Amino acid sequence: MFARLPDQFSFPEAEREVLAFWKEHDVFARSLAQRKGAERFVFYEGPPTANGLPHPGHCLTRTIKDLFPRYQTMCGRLVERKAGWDTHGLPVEVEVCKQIGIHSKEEIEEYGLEPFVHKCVESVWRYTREWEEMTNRLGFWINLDDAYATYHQSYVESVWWGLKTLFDRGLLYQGHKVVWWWAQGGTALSSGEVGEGYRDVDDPSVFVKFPLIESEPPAALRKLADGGLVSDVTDADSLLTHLLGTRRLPPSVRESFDTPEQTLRHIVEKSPGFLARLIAPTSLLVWTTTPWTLVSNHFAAVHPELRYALVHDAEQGENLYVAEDLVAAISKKVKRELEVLFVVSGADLLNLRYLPPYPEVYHEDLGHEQAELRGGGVNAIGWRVVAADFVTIDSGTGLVHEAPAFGEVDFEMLQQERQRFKEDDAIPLLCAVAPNGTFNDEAPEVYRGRWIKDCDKDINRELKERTTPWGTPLLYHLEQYRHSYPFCPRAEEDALIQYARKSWFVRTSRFKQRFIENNAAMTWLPEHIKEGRFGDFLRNNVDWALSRERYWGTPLPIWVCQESGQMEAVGSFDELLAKPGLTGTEVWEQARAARPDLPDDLRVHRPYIDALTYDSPFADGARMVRVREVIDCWWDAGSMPFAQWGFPHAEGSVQRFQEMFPASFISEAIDQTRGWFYGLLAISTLLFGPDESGRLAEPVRQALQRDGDEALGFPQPFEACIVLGHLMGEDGTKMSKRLKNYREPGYVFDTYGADALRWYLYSAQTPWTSVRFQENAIRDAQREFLVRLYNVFSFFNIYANIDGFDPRQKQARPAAERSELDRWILSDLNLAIRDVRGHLDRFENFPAAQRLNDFVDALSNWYVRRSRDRFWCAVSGEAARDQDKWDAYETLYEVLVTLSRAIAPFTPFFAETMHQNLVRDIEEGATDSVHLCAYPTPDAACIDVQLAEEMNLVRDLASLGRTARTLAKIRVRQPLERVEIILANHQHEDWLSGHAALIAEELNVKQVDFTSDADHYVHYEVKPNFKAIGPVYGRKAPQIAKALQALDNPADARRTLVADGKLTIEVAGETVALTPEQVEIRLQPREGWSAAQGRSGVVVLSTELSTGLQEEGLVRELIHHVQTLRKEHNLPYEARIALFVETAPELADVLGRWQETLAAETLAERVVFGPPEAAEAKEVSVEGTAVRLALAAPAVAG
RNA sequence: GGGCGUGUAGCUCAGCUGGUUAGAGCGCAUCCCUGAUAAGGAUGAGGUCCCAGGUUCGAAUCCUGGCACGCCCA
Repeated sequence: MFARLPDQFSFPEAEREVLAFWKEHDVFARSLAQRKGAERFVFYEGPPTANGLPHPGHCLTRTIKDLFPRYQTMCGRLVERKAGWDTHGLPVEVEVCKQIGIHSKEEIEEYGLEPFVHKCVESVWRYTREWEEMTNRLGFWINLDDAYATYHQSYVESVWWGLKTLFDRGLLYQGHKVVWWWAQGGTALSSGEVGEGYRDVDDPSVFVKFPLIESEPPAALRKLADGGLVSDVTDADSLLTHLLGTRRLPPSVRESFDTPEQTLRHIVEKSPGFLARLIAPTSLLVWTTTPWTLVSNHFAAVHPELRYALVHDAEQGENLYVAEDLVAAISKKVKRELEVLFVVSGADLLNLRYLPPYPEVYHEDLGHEQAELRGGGVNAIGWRVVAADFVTIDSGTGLVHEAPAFGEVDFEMLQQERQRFKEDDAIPLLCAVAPNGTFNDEAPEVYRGRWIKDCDKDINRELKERTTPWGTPLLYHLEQYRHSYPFCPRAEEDALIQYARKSWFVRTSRFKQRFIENNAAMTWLPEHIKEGRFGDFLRNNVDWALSRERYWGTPLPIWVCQESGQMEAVGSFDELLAKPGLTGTEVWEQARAARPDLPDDLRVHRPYIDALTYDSPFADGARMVRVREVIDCWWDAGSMPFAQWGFPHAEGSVQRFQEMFPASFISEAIDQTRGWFYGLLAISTLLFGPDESGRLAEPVRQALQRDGDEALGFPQPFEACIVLGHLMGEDGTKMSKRLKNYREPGYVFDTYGADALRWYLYSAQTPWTSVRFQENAIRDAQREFLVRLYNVFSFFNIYANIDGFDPRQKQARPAAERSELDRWILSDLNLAIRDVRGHLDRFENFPAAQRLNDFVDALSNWYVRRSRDRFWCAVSGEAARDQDKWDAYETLYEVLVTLSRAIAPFTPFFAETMHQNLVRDIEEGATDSVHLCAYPTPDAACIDVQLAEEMNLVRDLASLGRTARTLAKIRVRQPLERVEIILANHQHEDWLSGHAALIAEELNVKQVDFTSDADHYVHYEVKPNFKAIGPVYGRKAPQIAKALQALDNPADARRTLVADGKLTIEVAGETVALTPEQVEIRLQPREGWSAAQGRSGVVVLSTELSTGLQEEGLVRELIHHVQTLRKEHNLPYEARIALFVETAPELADVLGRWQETLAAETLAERVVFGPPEAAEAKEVSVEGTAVRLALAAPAVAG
C-alpha cells in the first residue's frame, strides 16, 4: 500500500516535513560523502552581505545557484558548496553610522575609530539568522557551518599574501584617482552624497586661444601671399609640404591635382588674399568653465571623428581652429564674420603643439620634453592635441582644455595617454592646487594660498592681458554659463571640485590582453555579456583603484619607512610579528583585556594593526609605519578562490585551493559584472597567471611547489557564468521596502512553498530577464506544473491502492510489449530526459523546465486521460484485460519515479515527497532520499521518434475534430456517425488507420474514415516552402509563389506531385521542377461541411443525426443533468439512487427505451417516470423539452 | 553624459543562426467533464512584433537613426 495522500495537500506543510527529513538523515552531507573521490564540479559562492535583510532577488540568485550543483551531484560529480559572507566596506560603515546617528568621516573620527570598528564587526552578522533561515527554507544546499567571512584573520592574511605578491611583482603602485572632493572638509564624497548636492549656478564660460607652435612660413610662400606669381616658384612641393605640415591644408589636397604647381595655383587663385589669410598665425580655440584649472593645463583634446574648421578672424588678423558645427555659434558670440578656410577631421589635428596660457609654470618639465613610446618613436609629454571621444559639440568650441587632475574623464584620458609610453611615469600629473582647495606653490605667486574659485575673475583678467606671440589677447570671449554643479550637502556654500587624490592602484591594465584571452574561453549566459558589457569593460581596462581612505576593511599591508619613504608589503600576521623591533602589540592586548568578547580577527584590523611599527630595513634608526588605507571590498570578494581556504598559510589550504580551482560554474546578478565577475578574473589572472615575460610569480611557485610556468587551470577563474536579471516589484519599478511593492520571501514560502517559488524562477522566463516579481505569476507556475503533477501523483495513489498495485510484484510485461500508449509515454519520458540533460549540461534552466512542463502536460492530459478506463475497470480475471491494467500501473509508476528524480534539482521538496511515497515507503533498502539517487539517463531502447510523431498527429486530429464540433455547435456529448480525415501528408496514414478507435472515442463518433481523394470536401492550395526554395531560386522565389497560386487545378497538381514525386511549372519562360519538399500542400474545407483545418489536414464531421444518434444524445444530456444533481446533493460517487423523471410523453418514451444505460450511468436502482414521490424536484431542459428531475435514496423510494 | 540591455496578445514572458498561419501561461468568452472533484479539460476571440529608414526574392529576427524603460559607470 502507498501511504494515502492527505485530502488537503499543502505544499508548504509537506516541505517542512521534507526539511525535517533532510536534517534528520543528514542528506546534504551524505550526497557529498557518496561522491567522495569522484570528478569535481566546482561551485563558487559569491559572498552576499548579511547586514541587510534578504529579499526576493537573493532568492533568485540562490535558486539558480542551487539547481546546477544538485543536478551535477546526481550526475555523479562531487560538488562541494562552501558558503561565504562579504563583511567589509562602506555598506557596513554606512549602516553603523545610521545606527549611531552620525554621517561624516570627521564624525566617525570624533566618535573614535576603535568603538566604531567594534560596531562594524557586530553589524556584519546582524541579519545572519534571517539569511540562514531563507537559505534553508528555499532548499539551497550550501555549507553554512563552514562559511568563509572576508574579515576573518585567515581570509585577511590570504588577501595580504596576494597583495604582497603583486607588490613584489611591481604591480601595486601609488598613483592618483580623481574624486569629488570637499576641499574645506578634506574628504572625498560618495556618488550618492554628490548626487544630493547639485544646484544650478552661473560659472564663467571662457573661450581662450592656445597659440600653435609652428615653423615660420618659407620666404617664398610669403612672397606668393604678397602677390608673387606661382610661375616664379621654384619648389612648389616644399611649399605644399610646409602648408600640410602646419595643417593649413587638408591631407587629401595633393591628390586633387596632378602637380604641386597646379595645387598651389588653385590655392592662390581661390580668392583674393586667400593665401595670406591661410598663413596667418593660428591658435586652437579652447573652451572651459573652470578658468582656475587653466594654470594646470596639460593637453587640448579633440574628438578624432569630428570635423574642425580653420577660420580666419579678419579683425584680429589670425586663424582659429574650432569645430565646424560651432563656427556659426561662435561667430554670433563675437559678433563678427569668421571665414572658413578649410575643414579637416579631428584626427588630422592630433599632436599639434601649442603654448598654454601659463607656460612659465611647468616650462622646465613640459616645454620641449619628449619620451619614448612603447611602439617605438617619441612624443611630447604635454601641451599638444590629443584625442578624446568625450568631446562634444553641444557647447563650447569642440576643443577641450585638459587638466587631468580635476576631471574624472580627463584623468582617464591621461591614463590612456600614459599607456602609450614605455615608462609608466613618463607623463607627470600637473596639479597646482593643494588638498585644501587653494593654489599651491606650483601656481603663479599671486594666486598661491587663495581659494581657487575666488581666482577665476583675476585669471580671466590676466587672460585678457596675456597675449599670443603675435600680440593678440589670449582671451577670445567670456560669458556666464548656467549649469548644474554639485555642492557639499553638509556645507552648502562649499562647491565641490573634482580632484586627484593619491591612491593605491593595481596595474591591471598590463594584463588586459590576458583578461581578454581568459574571457574568450568562458561561457556566458546570456551570450552578449561576453563581448558586450563584460568584454567592453575589459577592453577599456584601467588600473584598479584599490585603496579607500576608510576604516572597516582589509588593511592595505604596506609599511613605509618614515625616513626614506621606502616601502614593503607584509604577507601574513606572523611575518609582521617577526619583524625586528616590533612594537604596538599591547594596544590590541589592552583592548582585548577590557572586552574579552572581541573576536581575535580584529587584531588584523584598524586601529590595532596601525599601532604595529618596526625597525626600518632601509634607514638606520627609522621606523616602519603602516599606510592608513584599507582596500576596496571588491578585492576581498574577488580573492575568494584562494582566500576562502586561507591559502597559502592555513594547513591543507594549498591542496584545497588546487582541488577547487577554477570554478565550473558561478552565477550572480548583472550588477556584479564590474564587481565580483571582474574581481575574480582580474585577481586570479594577475596572481596565478604568467607575467609579461611568461613567468609565474615566485610565491605562487613556492606555494604550489611548481617548477614550470604554465598558468594554473585555464580558463581562469570560472568556466561558465549565468548573469541574472533583476527582479522588479509588482508594479514594474524597483523593489522598495518603503513602497511594499513586492511579497516577502517568507510570505511566499508560507503561502505557496519554496518549490513554487523555485519553479516560477526556473520556468517562467530566462534568468537574465528583468522580470516583475508577481504573486499571481508564482501561483500560476505552481498550478501549471506542481499541482498538475500532484494530481497525477494523487490519481495514481488512489487507484493503485484500490487495485492493490504493488511494484515489487512485477506484474507488468516488459516495456516493449506493452500497449502503444504505454510505449508512447515512456518514449516521451526518455526524450524529455535526454532534452533536459542536454539543457542542464549547458546551464539552460529555462528550456529544461519548459520541457518538463510539456512532459507533465502530456502525461496528465493525454496519457492519464486516455488510460482512465484501464485504471477504473475492476480486476476481472480476464487475462488480457488485467495484464493491460498492470501494464498501465507499472508504466505510470515508472514514469512518476523517474520524474521525481528528473525534477529533483528543480523542485527538491516535492520530488522528495514523491520519492518517499513511491519508493522509500515501499521497497526495503531503497535509497533514503531522491537526492541520493542518480539523475535518470535516457534509455535509447524506449525512444520511438516515429510513435511520438504519430501520437502528436492523433492529438492534433482530435483537436481539429473538437474545433469542428465547436464550429458546428454540436457538443461532444452528442454522438455522431462518423468523421472523415483528409491528411495533408499521407506518411502516417497506415498507422493512423489502426488507431481510428482512439480518435473515435476522443471525438465521440462511431466511425473514422481516412479519405485520400476528397476533392468534394476540400480544395487544395499549393504553397512554396520558402526555406527550401529561397536558397535555390533566390529572387525567383516570389515568381514561383505566384505561379503556384495561379495553378488552374491545385488538386491535379497535388496528385501529380504525389504520383511523380515532382511538379513542373513555368516561371518566367523557364521550366522549374519542384520536389515535394519544396512545396507545402494546404487544405481548406469547402463551404457546407462542418470541418476544421490545420497543418496536418482536415477533419470533416458528418452532422446528420439518425434517430438512434439523436436519442442517444438526449439520453447523454439527461445523464449530464442527473450527474450534476448528484453532485448538488453531495452524494458519494458510489451512492445508489432512485431517479424520478417527469416529462413530455415523447421524451419519456425515448428515455424508457434507454433506461438501462440511464440507470447504469447514474447508479440508479430504479427509474420512475412520473412525479417525484418525496424529494424536491429540479427543473431542467433537455433539447428544449422541460424535465422535472428528482433523486431519492433507493430505500426511501422502495 | 557614456556603455550595455530591453521594447512581441489585456497581463507576464518565449521565439529572433532571416523563410510567408508569430507562440505559451494567466485573464476573458463559450463549452465539456463530474469515478484526479473546493480539481480537471476543450475551443475561441485577442497582435501596426515601439517608431522611421535601409539591406534582402523575403525582416519580429540583420543594419542605421529615433523614442521609452532598465542596469552599470559617470
